[in-house]
Amino acid sequence: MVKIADVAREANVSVATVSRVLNKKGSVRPETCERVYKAIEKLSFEPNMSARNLRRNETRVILIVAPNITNPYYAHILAGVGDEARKSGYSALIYNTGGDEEREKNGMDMLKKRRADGAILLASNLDSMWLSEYADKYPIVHCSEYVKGLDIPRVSIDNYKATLEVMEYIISLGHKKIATISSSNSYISTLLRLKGYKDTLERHGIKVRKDYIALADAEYSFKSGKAAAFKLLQQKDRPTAIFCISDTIALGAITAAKEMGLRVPEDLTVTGFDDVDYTTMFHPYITTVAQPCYDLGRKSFKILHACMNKTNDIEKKVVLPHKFIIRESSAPISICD
Amino acid sequence: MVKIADVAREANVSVATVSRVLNKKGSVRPETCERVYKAIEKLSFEPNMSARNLRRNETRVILIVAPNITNPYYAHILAGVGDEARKSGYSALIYNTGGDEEREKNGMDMLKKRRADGAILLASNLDSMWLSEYADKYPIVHCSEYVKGLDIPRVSIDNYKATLEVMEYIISLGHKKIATISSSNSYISTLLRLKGYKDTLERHGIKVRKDYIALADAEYSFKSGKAAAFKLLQQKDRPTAIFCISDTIALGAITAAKEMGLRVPEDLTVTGFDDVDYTTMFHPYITTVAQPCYDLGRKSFKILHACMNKTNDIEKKVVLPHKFIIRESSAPISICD
DNA sequence: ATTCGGAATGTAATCCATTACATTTGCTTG
DNA sequence: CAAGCAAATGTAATGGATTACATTCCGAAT
Repeated sequence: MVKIADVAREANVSVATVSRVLNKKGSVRPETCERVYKAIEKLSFEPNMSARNLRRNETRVILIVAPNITNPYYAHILAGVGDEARKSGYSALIYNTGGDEEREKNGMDMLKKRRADGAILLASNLDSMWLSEYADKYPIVHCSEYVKGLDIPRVSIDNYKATLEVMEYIISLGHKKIATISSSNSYISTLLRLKGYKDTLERHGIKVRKDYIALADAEYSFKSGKAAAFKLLQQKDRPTAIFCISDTIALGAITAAKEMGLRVPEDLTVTGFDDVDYTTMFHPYITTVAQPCYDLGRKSFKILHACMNKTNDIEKKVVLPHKFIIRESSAPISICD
Repeated sequence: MVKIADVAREANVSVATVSRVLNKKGSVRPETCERVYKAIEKLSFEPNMSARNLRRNETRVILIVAPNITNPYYAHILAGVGDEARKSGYSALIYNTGGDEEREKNGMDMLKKRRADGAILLASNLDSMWLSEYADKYPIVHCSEYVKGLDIPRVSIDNYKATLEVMEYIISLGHKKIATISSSNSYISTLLRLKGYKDTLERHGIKVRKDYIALADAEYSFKSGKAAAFKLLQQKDRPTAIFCISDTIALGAITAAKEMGLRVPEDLTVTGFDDVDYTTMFHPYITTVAQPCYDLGRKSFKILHACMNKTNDIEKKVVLPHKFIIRESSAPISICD
């Protein structure tokens, strides 16, 4: 293991000088500098990060706590965080929780142990008050989901407003019997989307029916979406439109509808949310709300970076623009209905 | 920052004893042990990893070098590596290369800098001989792709054999005009799948036609798969079956076929590869080769772990079983043809 | 009672880069 | 030419956990 002392000996200078060259701090004569570089090159020296981290009390590593990196939605955010982090010389440690809060806490202990300088949380439950304890001591940023009432910086889209747009659109198509497939998880986005659904119906004088609200599982799985859709569509007074809170669920709904002999969008309008890759991989292309996942990730890192550097003006609430995209899975209610 | 000395003072013992308790090494009287635990609890002490890493000359971090974590195939492997690593007390640093070899090298420098103890490479080009330089010095494992001729442990399926199975099946359906959509990348799997395609045709006395071999882009994008399929299908003497080297490409091919008014599988048989999530999210469900992604990841970590511990009997070539799954996108050649 | 041995605990060196502080070098200026 | 000052470089302390080696303690054996 080549260390700084070896380089110093080789270059005939002191370790301090080598360090100065390494960090471009303090003044060093150009020729000395050159000698040091030569020595570094010759011995192919690479500074030991553990030693540097110990001394500097930082790791240049950030932690990303995600429930499931297999989900393309999270994967895209991850990619954004990772790319932005790399640009600033940071590496990303990924901690997959599988939605388990206990594992989420274990992940956060990485901060205590100084394995990472800060964390980006991708999917905290809206009532995870225990987070405040960590937030007081370490730089933390919420991305996409967040805990209400905690003073932790967050980046997300406006889920409520996006839902209003979708719902207004569905209603403008003439639909009155509008169902929703929500989820059993406790994310703020789930809550806001459900609220947006209910509020729009009420504003239009349409009664919110309990039997028009179905739940998919916490991970928005295709299977559970399909099952929820079956439940909704098998009722005697079946809905003509389903507002799904994720694309995978929408996909499940479309599949369920097809298997029941219903055509989408002719017999049933289905909308999704997030706009993951496969919304346009087959017909009908899904009408959905596109989230700027990659940018959510990038912005989250930028804010975390600011927090870690103790910059003063830290943005506490960043809302990135979404995009409502009308495609093929939605259509005016058919006249024969 | 609470350190080991503070705990020692609080518990009225020396730092050595605290360390012994922490690492369960050496003998400590139970009651002393208890006192130390109490002190740790009281001060809520967490060992500083940088210091520990420096002393132990290890990081308990592994590096995963992936071309694109957004691709569900890689994401599943990642999940497997991550879960298995966590079980052994390791964390996973993810380095996204975007397929850029330069970035792959930068990633590997994490090893030199002691930021990670070992690395799992998910997508090395088959001719990346420069890797041997690293492999000599650091624990490295190849997962899914590998470099021919290098003595680096690897985990993968038998791409050649799997391809033979698919091809034999397609031929058994009566197809003679069989095309393939390969990729412009330089992965060993791409090579083997193409070779499997050609070899099977030849064994059956079917000439390999250049105009039946199309190329998708390096990332197997849906778009490029669709474009390649268009090219194949617009020929006067169009193929009746397409062997695609990835599911995304198969999806593109199916979409292209549909847009041209061809039915799958009645007019065209399409097969995929990998069995990612969305192969059964819509009809026709894709006939494909299922790879045990999660287990490929887990096994890769296990081997890396063995390497890092300098265990003697390290498995150099692990081949995990694949599964050929016949679904809806393939069918006997129609009689009217 | 004395000695021996192992368990229990302590002291101090070590890992390596950074940096405060000290020293030297070299130039400018009166 | 000496003083003064800045630039250049060096010395040694520092960060926190681990661990080789040293010491103390206590019971068993003689």
